[in-house]
Amino acid sequence: MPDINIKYLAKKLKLAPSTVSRALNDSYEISQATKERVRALADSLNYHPNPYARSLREQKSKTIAVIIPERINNFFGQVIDGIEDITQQHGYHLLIYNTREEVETERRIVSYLLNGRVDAIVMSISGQASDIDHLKSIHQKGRPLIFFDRICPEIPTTKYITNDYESGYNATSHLIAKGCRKIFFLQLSQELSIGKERLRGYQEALNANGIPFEKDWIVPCSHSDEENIQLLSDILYQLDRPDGILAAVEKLAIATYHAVGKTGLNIPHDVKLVSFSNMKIAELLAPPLTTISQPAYEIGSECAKQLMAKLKNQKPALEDKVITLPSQLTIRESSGG
Amino acid sequence: MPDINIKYLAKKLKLAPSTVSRALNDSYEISQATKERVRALADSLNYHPNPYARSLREQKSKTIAVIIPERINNFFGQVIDGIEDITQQHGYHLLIYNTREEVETERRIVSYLLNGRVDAIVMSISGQASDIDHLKSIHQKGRPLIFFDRICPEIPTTKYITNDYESGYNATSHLIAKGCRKIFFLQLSQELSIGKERLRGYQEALNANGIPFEKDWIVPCSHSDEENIQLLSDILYQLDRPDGILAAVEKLAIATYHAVGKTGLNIPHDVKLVSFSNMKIAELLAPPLTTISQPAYEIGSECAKQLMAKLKNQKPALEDKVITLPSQLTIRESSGG
DNA sequence: CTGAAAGCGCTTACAG
DNA sequence: CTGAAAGCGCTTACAG
Repeated sequence: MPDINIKYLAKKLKLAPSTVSRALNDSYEISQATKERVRALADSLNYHPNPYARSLREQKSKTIAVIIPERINNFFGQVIDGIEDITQQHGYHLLIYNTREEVETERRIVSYLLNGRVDAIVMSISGQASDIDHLKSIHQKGRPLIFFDRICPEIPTTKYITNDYESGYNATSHLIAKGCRKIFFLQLSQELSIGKERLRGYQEALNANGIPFEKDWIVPCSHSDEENIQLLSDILYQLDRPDGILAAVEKLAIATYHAVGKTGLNIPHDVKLVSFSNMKIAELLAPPLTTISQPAYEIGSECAKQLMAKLKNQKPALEDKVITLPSQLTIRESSGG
Repeated sequence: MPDINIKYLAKKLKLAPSTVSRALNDSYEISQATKERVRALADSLNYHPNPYARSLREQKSKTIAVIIPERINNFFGQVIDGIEDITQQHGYHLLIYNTREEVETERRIVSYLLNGRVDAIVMSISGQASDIDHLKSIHQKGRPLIFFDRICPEIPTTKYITNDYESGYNATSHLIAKGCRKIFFLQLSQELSIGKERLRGYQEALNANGIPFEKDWIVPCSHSDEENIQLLSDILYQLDRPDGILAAVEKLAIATYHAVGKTGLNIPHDVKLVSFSNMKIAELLAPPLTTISQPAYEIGSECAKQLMAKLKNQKPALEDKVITLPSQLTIRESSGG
């Protein structure tokens, strides 16, 4: 069986390729009768147009890149589900990349995308991303770029975030209300803007409650679970160990459970724990985890809606604005119920 | 700034486009001096070749589709990480699709991929997939197709699975050894071949232990967590409730925890639980969950290695063979420790 | 070692 | 309503 293309269909139908193309695209210029003949043959031969020929010709690919720093993570999975639900309705495809929190990987991925491979990029930056020239270059090339959650404030485009300052503040206030006085803030090392807002909320809450903040209450963790568990159990073995922990990232809460287990301490009796987390099974943990969960699916679908609307324009331009969606604090036993 | 392409570079350098192309592709035909001139200009202008022009011309896209039935699922996330780690080394891109267990969605996605959009497809079929014509058409078109975990036995191609029969057998034997006599098997409704092997192992183990199998011990669940929790709590409220549960899918174990919680029963005292699951935090649940975990990352990376090797050939053909990797039973408290 | 030409499979102004 | 032609940005046989 020869490969089927428009030329082949045209020959079979004794029509010009241009007519076939227009018929398939339901052009108003083509008679109903011709359209039907063309479609009938195309269907019977199971013809599908070559997407790359079309992309090349139309200078758009109907493809969007999604770049995330971690794949095994409920938050990012839910965001992508939200994106996909919208984009698939518009016939868009999703190229998904995991940077594994490595800025070098992020840079490499971005370099693949500067050349028209995708019509837009939706991303959450890696925890290492201090040098952002590669991100600027996307924007300079005029390629639509939306950030979510871990945003790059320096680049003037649309960003979707959650109310991190407020969430950090409320979570910390909650721990204080439960009697904590020595509250450790766990974050990924070198985390960027988003981590900073959570941290700022935390510090403000300490301040508002008259608790003097100490520098080493901020614990920069690594991307290795083993290292984090070791680090945290070392901290918990200390005499002046924390009585409360706020984890800025889900994986650090999990490391805390493991570390607490190792040291023989008890959550919430010895140390109370709150974490930013989109785990669905937070309530099944021993003990159930108090979480700040982000509206991940909505973030994804809102991003995608915005993008779909913009991409209809000839020259899609994303406004420089920040859209904030609210997270939710769900109090469970890990913080004293 | 004009769009930069080979023609533009050629004009600037007073060379032919063909020479520029060859220089950029490091062709042996081009002098070192010319290569350096070309690369210098390309780099300085931040030139990246148009992937769609290249795809069209070379009739290959350096893109692979991965189709999964569920995104918020540790197993599939780990498989994709495994695939990505290999494919990115070879410069391949990943188009990822979630069928949400819907065969209609699966069919639609497959129809997008029949036209050269991807060089190969790696997939785990949806739980509803009884009609497989759309899958056959991929294979008939000669497009390389690899199945993993949830395979389609009727299609002669390479498949990666785990030792599901054995795992089902061992898990059931373990429950029996722990004193269970009325063991329910939870599966997604209409689940295909893979579920069948797990089921077969389960039934064989009952048989080998002289436990008469009853038909309604097989519980077909839905894709709705709420419905499943309701169904399971109804079952657990019965007088002749099960004393052991084997969940073929992670989400059904989670539904079981919720249902047990609702009914006021206790795991493992009243009912013992084992589940196929790749949750990293199985040991942090209350109580810790006995799991059969699959080597997900390896499945992904092995699939991808196979594919990368095959795609180097002009006419890549995947042998009809099944590769079985071993799962691991990890006994924890939920099954009596 | 370099260049001119053809062609991958589409779409769309232009012509009739 | 239909067709001939050009062109999207590449690569590669063919020529020299």
